Amino acid sequence: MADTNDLLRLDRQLCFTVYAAHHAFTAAYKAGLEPLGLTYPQYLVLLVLWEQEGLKVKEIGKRLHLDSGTLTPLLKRMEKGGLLRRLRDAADERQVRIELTEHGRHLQAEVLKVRQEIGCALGGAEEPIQDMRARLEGVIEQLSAPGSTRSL
Amino acid sequence: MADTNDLLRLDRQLCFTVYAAHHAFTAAYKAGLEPLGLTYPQYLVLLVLWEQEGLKVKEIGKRLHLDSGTLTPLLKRMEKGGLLRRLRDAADERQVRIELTEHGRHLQAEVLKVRQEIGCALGGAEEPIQDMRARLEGVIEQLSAPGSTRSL
DNA sequence: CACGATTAGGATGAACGCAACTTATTCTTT
DNA sequence: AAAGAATAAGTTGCGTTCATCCTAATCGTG
Repeated sequence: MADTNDLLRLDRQLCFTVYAAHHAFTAAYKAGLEPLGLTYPQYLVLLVLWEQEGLKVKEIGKRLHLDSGTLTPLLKRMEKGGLLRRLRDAADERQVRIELTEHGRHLQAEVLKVRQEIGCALGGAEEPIQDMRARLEGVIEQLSAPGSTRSL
Repeated sequence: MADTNDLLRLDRQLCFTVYAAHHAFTAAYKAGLEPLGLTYPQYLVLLVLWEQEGLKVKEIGKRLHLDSGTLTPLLKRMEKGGLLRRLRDAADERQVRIELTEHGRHLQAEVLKVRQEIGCALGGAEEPIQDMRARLEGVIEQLSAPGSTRSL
């Protein structure tokens, strides 16, 4: 029988396990990223830019679910660190395009090593990892579905 | 064949999906918690204290994976908000015990409603949720295993 | 008892992350 | 062409989160 004590038990909350997993990933990546001068969110920005360079701030924000209030200072720090350049678009001066520097591009090889080591720590098997990832995607979708807004 | 582009693709990273899920949960809870004057980490602290009152700062930190640098200001804000009291332990004055106020205790009923609504948004079925939660626990364990530190 | 080590909590500084607001630019509609 | 709406980025303020350092209290050993 699920009473209040059961329903609110910390060790049964998916939301807390996700929160703890986020901490664990951040900590795990930190060891590899810090020597490269990168934070974890900066690593995510690089993942996006390695896939497609010259994106606008807005487009990066859409992929990472971050707004300009977070991205502007983050990108400025990365620019100061010599990873990328922020270029005001000539055709539409409201927009800022993000280009990687040579340094930013070459970091991909180093980061790949870090990523591989995390993969190994997880057991190396790609299939069960992707299976869980897909399920988590489903949770995100349900949490952000228009219907769930109503139910809140 | 998994080349660099595949391995570093954002939409294949479990770490990013976890990061995105954390955002989604925070946003989903926010709608319900804000009217109660709570943030999401404050909600987590209450979950801990509803299970066992009078815990020391250190003990709360152990359960939530947070250190004193995070908890001290967070608990002070909650004290200011009338949710709890911080009491220096008489027997060992290094320690601070956290007691809930009446208000903090009575919030449990309100929070339970919020938690139920999130549960409904996820489909309501408890079993597959707990299954995924258990798998994520496994990931956390592997990420924080002593062996993985070596491999990083 | 005294000295050093350990422990708990607090203070500070840097980096996210979000909400709310501002500014500059572009688009729309008349 | 001009007024107003919409859009992109930036700014500010608050709350977390961590690393690092600091202080006070307690413990352990001689």
